[in-house]
This record gives sequence, structure tokens and C-alpha cells, in this order.
Amino acid sequence: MTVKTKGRPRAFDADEALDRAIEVFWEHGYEGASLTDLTSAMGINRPSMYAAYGNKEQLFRRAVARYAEHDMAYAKEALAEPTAYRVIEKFLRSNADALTRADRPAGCLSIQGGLAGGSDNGEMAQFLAASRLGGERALAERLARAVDEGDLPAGTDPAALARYVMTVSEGNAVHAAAGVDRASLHATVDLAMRAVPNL
Amino acid sequence: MTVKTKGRPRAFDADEALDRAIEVFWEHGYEGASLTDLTSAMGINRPSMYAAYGNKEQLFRRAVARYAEHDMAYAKEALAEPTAYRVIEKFLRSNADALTRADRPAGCLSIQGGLAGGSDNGEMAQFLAASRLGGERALAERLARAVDEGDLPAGTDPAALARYVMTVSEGNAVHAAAGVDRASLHATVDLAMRAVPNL
DNA sequence: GTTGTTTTGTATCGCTCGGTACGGAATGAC
DNA sequence: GTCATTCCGTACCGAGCGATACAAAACAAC
Repeated sequence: MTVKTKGRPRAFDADEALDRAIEVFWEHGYEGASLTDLTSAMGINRPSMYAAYGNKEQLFRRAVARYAEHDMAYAKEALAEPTAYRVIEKFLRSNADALTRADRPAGCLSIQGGLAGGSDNGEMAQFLAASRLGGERALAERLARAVDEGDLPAGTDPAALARYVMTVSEGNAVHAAAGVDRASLHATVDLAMRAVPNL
Repeated sequence: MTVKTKGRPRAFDADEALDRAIEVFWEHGYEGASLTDLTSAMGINRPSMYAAYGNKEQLFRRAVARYAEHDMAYAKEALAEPTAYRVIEKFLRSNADALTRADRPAGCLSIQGGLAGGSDNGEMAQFLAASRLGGERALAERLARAVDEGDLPAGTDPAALARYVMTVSEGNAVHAAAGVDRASLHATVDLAMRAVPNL
């Protein structure tokens, strides 16, 4: 799929470099990741980064997009499970695994990226929060369908249940970033699942 | 308790200024809070801050200590409840309220302060994580006592249950920082409590 | 009063930040 | 070959960072 272009060819793969940037943002957060950190991890120099991605903010947005598409692919898969209980369990189990992958930083980019903003009004924090709430809404819609299908008790509030699931997921992300191991996160999921109706 | 001292008297109250610093750290995080933000909120100038607290890092550590003593006083109160169920519910309810106080920033200083570190190896993030795990350990000890007293089912893992409770608390903090309102956090607590054994 | 001590305000330090100017290098078009 | 175009690498910019030097100001001791 490499399109023929004029001029000197790019000496690096843009997606591979983006993966390296993801890990730096993941580990240090948006503001904590300096351009020196980023470009040295990406194996390129500053002007190449600016030519390829625009600036630090756009690099981060593209990193988050790629992260959502690849590292969070399990979320979309979980929604395809046949029952609400299995949707939720698959999501929380996969999440616990993703939070503790040996080849990736601990925790979740969306949380590590930044909950608080600097002197600006927390533009990045709001962006990440909106992205997370988007995932929560998708889960709520799947659970609403489950209520319609009689898969969850009538009267169940799908939005509240989705929020609870995301709350556990985010809490686990905070724990993972603190160094808690995979088995402990799964033990938390064991407990959390007891609050989920299982017909 | 104002001790008579030589020299020019301090023109500000150190604890009151610390409360203002707490709010700035709470809102912008450790690295996101600049000395200009801090000292202007504290109503003092830079050299006064350095004379009174040492440097930015020590100011933050004192802010966290004061935060734990005052804004998290509900945690210690919750541990005094008679039953494990009531300990947990009181903790999560008070936590949900504290995360959404109108006169304070949304969320929790310990989470907003920073999950990720800059170019250093995340010294502050580790410090905050250790502080949170300390609270978790205190809760685990209280729940272990509850098991001994027959207040929780025999075979209950108090550490796992404590971790679950803190996970919900931290997830709610993330949600609160994203702007989720108090009632929604309590709805999450409603669901979370269904996983807690209630004899 | 004078002296010693501590705080205050201004003005500044060295450093790192995100971002860029510019010349040379590497390609396709012709 | 020459030209146009694109990318790479160095070296740099202004701005903001955390931290401080220094002298005037405000007190206690005498």
C-alpha cells in the first residue's frame, strides 16, 4: 500500500513510530512526555515528527486513536458476546489482562494520559474523559438491548450498570499503574461480577 | 499557639495557604501546577513559599498529608462503623460525597495528583500509589477483624474485598473528575454494594 | 536609638519545554 | 544530466519552568 510519491522517501514507518509514542505517553502522560522522550523513542528527530504528525497534541490524538483501535480491540469483541453477563465478564477479564501486559506499560493510556490538566483548562483531560464516556455509552446501549431481549432483569438501568462496569475497569487501571499484579485484578473482577445479574 | 519569635512576623497563615495549594494540585496535578499558579493562589510570592515549605516537592507532600488528615477524615470514621457492611457502605458513600463537593475540585487529590510521572521514574506517582495502598491495607485489617468476629462469611479474603472497595472508590474518582454527578456515583455504589456480603 | 534576625518583594538565574529556520541529502520527472 | 519536491539533521528561538540573590521592611532584644 506504499503510494509512489515524489521527493525523498520517509526513513521510518509512521505507524511503528506511533506505537513507540503510545508507550511514552502511556508511561509519562501527555504533559509528562517531552518531545525529547518521544522522538528519541520513535527513532526520529523533531522536524520529522512535526512533518508527519503536526505537533505534540495531534501526535497524542493519533496515539489515542491507534490505541483505541488496537490495544482496546477487546472492548468491541466483548460487546459481541451473546449475553450481558458474558459481555461484562469478557470485558473486565480482557481489560485486566490488557492492564498487565508484560510488553506494554502497566495501566491504561486513557487514564495515564492525564486526568488533570495544566494551566489550560484541561483540554486533554476532557478529551480523554469524553473518549472513555463514549465507550461507556456503547456498553450501555449493548446492555439496553440485553434488557429488551430479557437477558437482564426488567427494570435494570443499563446506563447505571455500564457505569459500574467502567468504574471497576478504571479502578483496576489505577491499581495496575500502582503495580498490582494480574491475579489480583482478576480477584477484583471475581468480586465485581457478583453485582451483575446472572439469569 | 502562636509562639513568640524573633524577626519579622509571617504575613500569612501556613495552613490556610496550604489549603489553597491543595486545590491547585488537586485541579492541575503535581507537574501541571506551576509555582506561579501555586503562589498566586496561596497569596504569597515565591521566596515566602520556599522559606515556609522548602520546595515544590515538599509543598506537595505536605499538601497530601493535610489532605489525608482533613479531606479524607471520613475514611477513618468509616473504619469505626460496627459491621463490615456498614464500614464499606459508609466509606463509599462518604467518598462519593467528597468527590463531588461544590467547594472543592472534582475527584480526589491522590488520583488527580498524578498517576504518571515525567522524565524521572515517577517518584510522585509512586508516593501517591503507596499512600493509597496504605489506606487499602488499613481497610483490609478492619475487614480481617470482621472475619474473626463472624461479621463476614468464613473464608472471605479481606485483602481482596478491601482491594475491590478501593477499586470502586478509585473508579468513582476517575468518573467524578470527568464531571459525573453525585447521584450517579451513588448509583454506582448501590450496585457495588451488591457484591459485599451482608449477614 | 542600635543590633540581630526573619520575612517580603523584585528581579533574575540556568534549564528545559514545544516548536522552527535552514541547508544538505535523497528521490521522481523530464 | 537538471529541476522540483520531500525528508533529514543541526542548531536555534521565545517562553515558561523551578529555584534564588539581594536589599528593603518589620519585628524582638538590649
